[in-house]
Amino acid sequence: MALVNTQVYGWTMSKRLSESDWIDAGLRVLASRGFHVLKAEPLAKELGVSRGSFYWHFADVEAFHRRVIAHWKALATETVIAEIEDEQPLEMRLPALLRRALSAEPALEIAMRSWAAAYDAAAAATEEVDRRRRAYLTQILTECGTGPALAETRAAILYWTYLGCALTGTKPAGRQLDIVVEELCALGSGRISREHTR
Amino acid sequence: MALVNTQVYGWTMSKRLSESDWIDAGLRVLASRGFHVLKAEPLAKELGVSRGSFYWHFADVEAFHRRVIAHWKALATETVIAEIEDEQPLEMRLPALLRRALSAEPALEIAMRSWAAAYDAAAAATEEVDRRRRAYLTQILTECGTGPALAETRAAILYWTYLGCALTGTKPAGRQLDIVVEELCALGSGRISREHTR
DNA sequence: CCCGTACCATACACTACTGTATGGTTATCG
DNA sequence: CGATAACCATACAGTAGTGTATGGTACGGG
Repeated sequence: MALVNTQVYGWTMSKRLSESDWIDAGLRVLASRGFHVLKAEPLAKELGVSRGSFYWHFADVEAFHRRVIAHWKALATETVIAEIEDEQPLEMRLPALLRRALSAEPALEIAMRSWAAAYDAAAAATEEVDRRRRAYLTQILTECGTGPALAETRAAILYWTYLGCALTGTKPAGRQLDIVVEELCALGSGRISREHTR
Repeated sequence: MALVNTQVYGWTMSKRLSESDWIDAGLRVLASRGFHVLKAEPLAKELGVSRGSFYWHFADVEAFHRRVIAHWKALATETVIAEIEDEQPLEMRLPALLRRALSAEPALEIAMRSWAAAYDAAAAATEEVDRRRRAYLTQILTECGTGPALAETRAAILYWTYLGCALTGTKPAGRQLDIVVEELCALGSGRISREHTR
């Protein structure tokens, strides 16, 4: 029985699937329906093939999971960082990064954290991603002249703010986004007048 | 066959279980092992009884889930808010709340968000809790003299920061906690010198 | 053109749950 | 003390997934 032009997600998917087709589908489904769908049977149904294909490409679901996680780790850090580094002068990097992060689609981030609470390998990945992102934020702040210890604390605060925003499913836009970015840049660059503390 | 002194979690659990025993156990297990354990069979094993007890107290797992979620909603907001309102004078409420929230055990919060990504009823609960907490933060800020629109945005930022911190499993302490609270209070009370913006 | 490799379907035995039915045990109160 | 309500165990049939085995189909290179 030939597999011809199965309708998936509204676009036309033709023929046979490669390993990376499965992994890409894994990330899509992870973002849209959660990690409980990341199994051979429901994924195969989603893709309009049988589990035979799945088990040809992957030894078991665990192996598939590892591949999906590895792919996410790359997406979640280096691509964004490289983009900012290439396109932005030093003093614009913090606002540019915040703006980009805060207005990004949070679905994958949410799904990944959700998975991390239930699956050690995912937890390890998110921890690594957290470290990498915080390190980059710290780097920006120190390059802008903040002392290393304070830079690290402020980077943590900025990163937590991004994460909390993303994980509540919020995507600030327009004026709201402007204000948030401005307040966070003020905090990040230490434009806080400590003398006014009562 | 009598059920005598089954060892659970290291303490001695005796005899028969009430509905709230199951719900409490649900929250404990949710925090320690994740929502995938919130089912009749594994929970019964955890508690050292059979599913007979579970299905005596609850119509099905869905009903049990609803009870657990409702119980969490109360825990996650009103108890903390009431405590702060009772014990703290106006100008100490923001630092007291931040300090308490940031140094609280984040396991339940993490588990609940993880669940929310997979289960609509849990998502509705976290959204409601988010709203309630943000409203309280907004109230504190306005009571301290911030204009309503800005107060709402800053409350959002502060809340996101707390959430991000909790959901990375971080529990700042000591000097680190002091600095974070100080920086966030500065942001919250607007001790930010906007004029220095380049 | 046809053959081997790459890919897919199907059937099978297995596991971990679900919810229901039925009957057994324990606690309590009149 | 005895009856009733509250609680628990067990057995059953059902569902949704796992991984494996085995055979079938599609396609690019010699």
